[in-house]
Amino acid sequence: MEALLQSSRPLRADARRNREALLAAAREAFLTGEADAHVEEIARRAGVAVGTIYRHFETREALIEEVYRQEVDDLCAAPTELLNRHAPDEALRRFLLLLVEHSAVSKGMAVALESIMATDSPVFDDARTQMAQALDRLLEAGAAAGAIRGGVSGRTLLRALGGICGMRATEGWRDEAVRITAILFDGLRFGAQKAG
Amino acid sequence: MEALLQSSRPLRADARRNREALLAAAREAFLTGEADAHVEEIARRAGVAVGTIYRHFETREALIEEVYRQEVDDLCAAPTELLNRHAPDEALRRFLLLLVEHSAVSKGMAVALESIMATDSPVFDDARTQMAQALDRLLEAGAAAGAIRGGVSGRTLLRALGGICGMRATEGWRDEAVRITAILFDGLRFGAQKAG
Amino acid sequence: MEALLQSSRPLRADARRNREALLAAAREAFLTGEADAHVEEIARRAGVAVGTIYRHFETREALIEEVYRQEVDDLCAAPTELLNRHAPDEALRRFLLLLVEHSAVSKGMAVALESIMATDSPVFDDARTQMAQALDRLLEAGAAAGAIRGGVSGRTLLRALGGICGMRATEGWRDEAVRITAILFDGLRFGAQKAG
Amino acid sequence: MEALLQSSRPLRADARRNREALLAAAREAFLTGEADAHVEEIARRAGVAVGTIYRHFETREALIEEVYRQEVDDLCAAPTELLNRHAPDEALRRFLLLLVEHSAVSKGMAVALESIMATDSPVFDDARTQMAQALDRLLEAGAAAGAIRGGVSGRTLLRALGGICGMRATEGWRDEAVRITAILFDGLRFGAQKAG
DNA sequence: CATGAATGAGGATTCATTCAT
DNA sequence: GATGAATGAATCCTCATTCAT
Repeated sequence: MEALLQSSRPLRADARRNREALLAAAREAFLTGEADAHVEEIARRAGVAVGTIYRHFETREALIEEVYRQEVDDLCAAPTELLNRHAPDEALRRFLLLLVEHSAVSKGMAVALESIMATDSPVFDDARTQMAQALDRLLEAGAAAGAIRGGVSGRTLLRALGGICGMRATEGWRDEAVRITAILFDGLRFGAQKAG
Repeated sequence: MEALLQSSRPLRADARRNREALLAAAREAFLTGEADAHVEEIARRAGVAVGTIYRHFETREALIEEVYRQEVDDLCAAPTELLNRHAPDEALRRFLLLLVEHSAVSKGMAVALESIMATDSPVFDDARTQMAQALDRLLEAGAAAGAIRGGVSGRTLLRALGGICGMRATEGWRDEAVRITAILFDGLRFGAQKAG
Repeated sequence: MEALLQSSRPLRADARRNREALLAAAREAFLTGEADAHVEEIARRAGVAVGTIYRHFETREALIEEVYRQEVDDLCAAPTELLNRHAPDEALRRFLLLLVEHSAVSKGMAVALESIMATDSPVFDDARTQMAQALDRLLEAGAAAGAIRGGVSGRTLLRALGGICGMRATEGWRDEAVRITAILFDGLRFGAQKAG
Repeated sequence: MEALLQSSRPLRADARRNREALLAAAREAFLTGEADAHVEEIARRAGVAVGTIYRHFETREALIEEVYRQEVDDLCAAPTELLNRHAPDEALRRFLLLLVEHSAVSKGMAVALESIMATDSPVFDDARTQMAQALDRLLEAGAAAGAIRGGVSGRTLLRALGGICGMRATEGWRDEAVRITAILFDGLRFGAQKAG
């Protein structure tokens, strides 16, 4: 009934191992394309039984959510870094490409981005908010510097990116994704130029 | 096994009424957010029994497909019209806005666009192809006129639009959708200016 | 609710035609191997609608029963004829072979014989009784003439024949069926010789 | 999807109990005459939920097949034994009677034999092949010893036996079945005498 | 009389979740 | 803590039969 309280006390070594194995297996399962992988399948891949999933995660959805949250955590470290090293518009450009490249490398990431960005599922609320805030930071910095058109929210941009990053199935995907991302970026600069 | 031969002879009045009611109910069901509405539920909404669904549509998926096909048919009449009345780039701009406005008015259309554009589900293959071709026509005309950047396929643009049009849940959606669509359009023109 | 009272008054010409067409279609459907052909399918083959089936036959089973009864009627004319022309044992031998040959020629007949003989389904009660009586007549005549072992009922022999005649699917069926029928017949004579 | 790996490790005690209960319930269900007993019904009889059937058996048909396979396994141990103790023709005679007696004792066995022998259903392919081979062994041994007429396949004989063993519904079944089995056997010997 | 659209009670199967071992 | 067997609601689809047109 009550799933493991992660904060209360540190997990025993084997329990932690199981938790990690489950997350890895779930990531793997989604990466293989089965965003609707069954719990039995995920448990099997992790080398545990289904019961163990329910010891670590409230429900199947909670497991999925955690997988996606971790992916997003990794990505959302980037903007701060990029803003330290580059001009705001360049930082934005690089972040957009980063998302595309990650999607190109990892189908799991692509599915994650699509799910997070292009849906309203409450399962991904946290991840979505985090991503939107990361983009907001970049957009606002760019707008403040007069390099990027203002008036576009991270959430909105996210939508478009979700559509783009979800494309991975089609032939020649990567190039097209890079191209349309560049178009979006040009559009964002174009507006600023007009305004300025 | 083989459902209703639509071509053989016109449906009886009551049969047509039921068919329309089913399509309306299905549209309604998807509109209410249940893209995975159950056949029983759709039948109930249409005021018929499940068997009637299967008299009119091969499978549940065939019904869904038909709903989406109708929405798309309506939209895809537009490009030809627009190209007759406007310069290619203006026709493209108007078509992009048309998609957004339709999504603003009809949640069903928004869901349809998202499903058609942002997935690879074979269920929507026909609808997707039709939409991609509509955009291709506009993009090619624009590129031929030197007003639009070349090298972007309708399919790719569709992806981004799918993400955008699916946004309807959030507050202030319409304005943001119009804005980012404008950004995309600007990006497409921007490239052409560069090239030219 | 009440199906056509066949005796009350003669059918209109077109009604009779429909009834015949339905029986022919049903025979054809079973002959094609689908002993479980659906009513829609049978109606389609007969060039009528399902409603017409229910005007002529109480239920689907009643239609099947009638088909089988007709097949059996044809066969059961034979014993009388054979007993007029041949010695009782020869008449029996010929009748057994007649069943096999009919099954070889008509898959419908084979299915009919199997259904009638090798099951206890009340649907075929009448047909079964008729066949059993036909065999009884031959067996009794043979036993009375001292040429055939007594103590075997037509119903029992029918069972074995049903199994044999149902074999038509396998390769080289006809020869094996003829052979084992001959064995059965030899067994019936063999017993008589022993007894005599 | 893949049911229970029987080989991997022995079932837990309760699981084995359920598996046995399911097989017993299925046997019972068929015995009651419902060869088409529903999964819900079988589950109910076994005191489990439907899901448990699908944990143990791939499909409904797989369960049926297993029931029949077990019956056949029991029977097919006999021929080897009989050939060790008796002359080939006597072994054959006893095996034929064994089938009849088993059918007399167990309606389940009778139905099993009828299903296996008198149909071509792929569900019973394995069982049928096994039975046919058992008979082939006896027939060939008998033919080699000059005691039994050659040229009859086990498969063919099986058909006739299926018809006979399926008869259990009628009054005085057992005696008639024994008698006609004897006739078949006499026929098989009769041929050999002729040939020799 | 004929049509064929509609009915709706099944029936097989799936899978997230629970809980006895 | 872990196991994995059991649960059972949910879901799609079939098809004999009825009845409005």
